[in-house]
Amino acid sequence: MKIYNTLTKEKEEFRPIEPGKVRMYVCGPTVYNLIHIGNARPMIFFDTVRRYMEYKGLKVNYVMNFTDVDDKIIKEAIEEGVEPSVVSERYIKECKKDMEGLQVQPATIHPKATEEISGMQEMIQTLIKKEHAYVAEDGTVYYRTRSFKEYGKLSHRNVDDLRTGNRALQVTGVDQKEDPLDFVLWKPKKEGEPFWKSSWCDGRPGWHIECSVMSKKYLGDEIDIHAGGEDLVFPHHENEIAQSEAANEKPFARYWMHNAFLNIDNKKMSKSLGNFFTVRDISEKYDLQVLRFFMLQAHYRSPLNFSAELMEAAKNSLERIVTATDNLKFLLKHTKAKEITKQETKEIKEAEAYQKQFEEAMEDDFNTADALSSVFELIKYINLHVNEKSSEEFLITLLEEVSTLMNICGIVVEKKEESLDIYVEQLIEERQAARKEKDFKRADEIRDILLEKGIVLEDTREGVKWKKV
RNA sequence: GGCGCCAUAGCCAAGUGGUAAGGCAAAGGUCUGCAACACCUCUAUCACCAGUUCAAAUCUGGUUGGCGCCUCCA
Repeated sequence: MKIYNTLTKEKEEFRPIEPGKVRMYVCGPTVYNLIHIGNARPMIFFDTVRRYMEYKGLKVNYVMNFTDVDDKIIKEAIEEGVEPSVVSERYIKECKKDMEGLQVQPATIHPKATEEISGMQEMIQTLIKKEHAYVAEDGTVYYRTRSFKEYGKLSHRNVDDLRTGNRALQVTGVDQKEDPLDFVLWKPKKEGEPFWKSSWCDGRPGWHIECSVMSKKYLGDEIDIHAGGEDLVFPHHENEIAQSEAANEKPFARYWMHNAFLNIDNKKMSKSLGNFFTVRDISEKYDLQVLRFFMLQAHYRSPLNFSAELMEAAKNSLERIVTATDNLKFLLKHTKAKEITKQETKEIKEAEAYQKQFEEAMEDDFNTADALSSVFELIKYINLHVNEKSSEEFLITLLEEVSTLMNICGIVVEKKEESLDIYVEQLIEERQAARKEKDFKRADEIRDILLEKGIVLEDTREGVKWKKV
């Protein structure tokens, strides 16, 4: 299994610290609003990584945090006239609902920043003691960036090249940093803001320290994989490395994975451009599995463009896989052949090649686009080799293969058993009778009636197939 | 200004040295009473220029175009 590591800029063979086990941390969202489709990309992709690893028998300890203390949450809370926790709790709940729709499995643990304050204070204290941090006059604690010799190793920047103008100074208003590159570990409260007591001042943690601490607490000083969107490389992840490695005196994460952005009509998604979509928006028009499928069709390190047309295309593509699966189940219900034939045994072997191809793609830095193409090849193979004479075992084996592969992608292709009400069943029977009598006018009439009810009929050799749309 | 990424058919998108996966859309065809599904057929020399090599979409240099980070934005 190879992983592209931002740290080394190379694909490396993945070797977990503890054989058979994976410690993985994914930076989660700040919960001040519904998550947008950009947030969904890392959630979907890294969940797929996790699923593949589990499929390969690795035990994954998967941590995704919720940042629930932050300027934007506070701003939202003030606007609504409620406590910040009301806002954050609400959007954590909504986020989990969206994750469910996207088939993103809950993490092993979802820590919240506000519940980890004491750990953060401890780490800050350690950094102060080791002279990697200092307390300013107003109680703000800063990280002494230049004290960490390897600063810049993740984003591959030279400390001296970093632009030093600095907005942070303007925001703070006071120049109390020793160096413009220093960043905040702890900041004093402002009127009306939530705060925690500390020896430096009543205040709250900076953003970067949260992840260092939550990662340490739930996964240990050294972890296998740390992941997130590419915008987090600098400064967020760079700062996490500086904090964790300075405090723990151990290498922090072995592999750093970053997904590229999702753009809308070739532009960065932003509220000001009016091209902002929440996952909830999409769910009103599509099954969220379509969004998931759409994202997995591209390589995670390439920017991905989103548009209505592309969603339609993704929907149709996925439909092809679902239809084939559906067809297998339909045949399974009608087949009388119990015994698998020699020919079928041979064909199953051939079909297994696609599973192997799928794995090879995933082994190569989780090339989901390539992996999905082998699923399509499998689908074609199935469509060509399956018919009403196929044996039960043959059908089941193929069905399982498709399900297994799609399950790694986090997509459920086997529809739930649905039933029709008696009235509809009677209509279908009536139509069959009409067809037998060659009364096609009546037959088509019935088909149209059902279509209006969202039921599509297909005539096959084995009988009528129906599906709800 | 600094650092970095990308450019493959109408659209999306794999492919990092040996002669272009897959999907969507369109067209023609087979099957079907029709439709749908499925199947078959058809669609590219990989932005441009120069170079390295027996051989390049794939390596090197340049040009053009697009994008990202350097702002607690995934």
